[in-house]
Amino acid sequence: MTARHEQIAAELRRAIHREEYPVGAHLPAETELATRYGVSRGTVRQAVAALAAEGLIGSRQGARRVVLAPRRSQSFAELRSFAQWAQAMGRTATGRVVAHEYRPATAEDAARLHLPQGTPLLNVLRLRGLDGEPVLVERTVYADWISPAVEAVDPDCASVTQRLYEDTGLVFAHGEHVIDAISAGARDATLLAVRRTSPLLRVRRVTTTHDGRPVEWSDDRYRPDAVSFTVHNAIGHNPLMRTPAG
Amino acid sequence: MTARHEQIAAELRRAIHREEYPVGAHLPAETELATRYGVSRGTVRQAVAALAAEGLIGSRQGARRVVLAPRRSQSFAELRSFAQWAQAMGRTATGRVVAHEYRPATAEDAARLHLPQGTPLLNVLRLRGLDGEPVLVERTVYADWISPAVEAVDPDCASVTQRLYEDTGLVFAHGEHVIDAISAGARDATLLAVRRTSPLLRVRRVTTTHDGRPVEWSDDRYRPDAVSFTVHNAIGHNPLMRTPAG
DNA sequence: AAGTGGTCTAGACCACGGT
DNA sequence: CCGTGGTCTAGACCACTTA
Repeated sequence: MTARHEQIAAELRRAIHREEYPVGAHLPAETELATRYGVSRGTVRQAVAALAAEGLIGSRQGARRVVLAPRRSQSFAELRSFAQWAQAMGRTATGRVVAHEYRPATAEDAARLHLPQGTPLLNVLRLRGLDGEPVLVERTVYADWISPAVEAVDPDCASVTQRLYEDTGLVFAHGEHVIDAISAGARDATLLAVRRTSPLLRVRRVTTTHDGRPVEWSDDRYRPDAVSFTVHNAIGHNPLMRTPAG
Repeated sequence: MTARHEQIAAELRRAIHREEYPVGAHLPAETELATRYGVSRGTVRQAVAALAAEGLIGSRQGARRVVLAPRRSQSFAELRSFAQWAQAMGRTATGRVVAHEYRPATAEDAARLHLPQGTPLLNVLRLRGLDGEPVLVERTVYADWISPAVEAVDPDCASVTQRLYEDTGLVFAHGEHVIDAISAGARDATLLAVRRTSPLLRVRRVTTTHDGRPVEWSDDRYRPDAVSFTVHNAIGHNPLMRTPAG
């Protein structure tokens, strides 16, 4: 059962990608779309709001909506696991556990996972790749209440997120990401097959359940020649924030 | 004249920051908020949708909305206006033009600005800082139709965006950003006072008007110890990508 | 079973943009 | 001026969560 406004959004998206509405062209008026699809104006507005949030179209009061880009790129609009993202890009995600061990929670672990300092926590170092080529080193710390389920996952499993969902029903609902850059350390360099001190794109993230309970936090380091992030923003609608360090 | 749904969003935002609704707590039901503010349910939904987009609250069908974070998100912070962002964070933005010259449009310039290759374009190299400390090297190429106005701007002007708006009425309405990491070159290193080859956070962006016409594009390199980016995202209840293939 | 959010309708008025 | 998108209302039904 798909909502009507989603069907309409999908149809408009396809039409834009098909260049039926080329870049710079106007979309039909809301009332026009409403009669065309046999729905009320409110439903049409739900649909076009989704496209606007994706940066596909722009709008101003009084003027027709304008097609901005026929993009297919993966943005941060939706939270997705590495495996899901790779699949959406038509690539194959791989992954293997390089090391895993229990360590007492550091002050940082405790703060990010809302757990008492010193709690034994599962630390996992994973190397992940696209079509066999290594692109990402992932250092993840799991909350104590989920680590048994994580340990039960095959070390070569391509999508831990999906595995955990199937096994335990756990949903990764929210993600908070901090993006910066860092020099490759010795281990990063070896695993990613780059020179030491070469620049890596780092994402430190905390993932939580629907009710905001932290599940894991991770330090992810990407080869910047293999992966980048794209964000679209508009006046009054800005999903990305720049934050000063310290 | 502020829309009622924005007033309500602002009130709820303040209440969350005041920890009237602490992290993990439930927000009142939509109908409850509707009667409290004397508006219809639709208006309440517009308000809470804004908070959800900011990552302040989460929601699922059937369950009350949950407070996720008391973050003080400067949601009006403009990614493309360094000066406005700095001001919102309570910092002082500085900027000076290091070099500027006209160069024929490269293939990349032509593609990004939708202009013919070879067109003489204004290239500007700016060094920008926070509270006097250099944090960002900006290499901007302007579309030919705006460069006269850019040349008229004071080289030490802190906010070019605002200046251009005042002078010409030009609105930077949309931005498309690609984020990765890169080694500091000799010039970057000198200007930012870091070692050569040290990692920098790079943002390549294209800024457009309301109707999608490109105004400028820029290669911005940040000191990662001074500036990072944060993104909050959620698993959308709009299964846009969840539509079955075919 | 009751409560809640998600979806949808069929109206209405206003502010703004373009002609 | 007319057409457009932005805002708002007062209903309705359904899917889901929770107790």
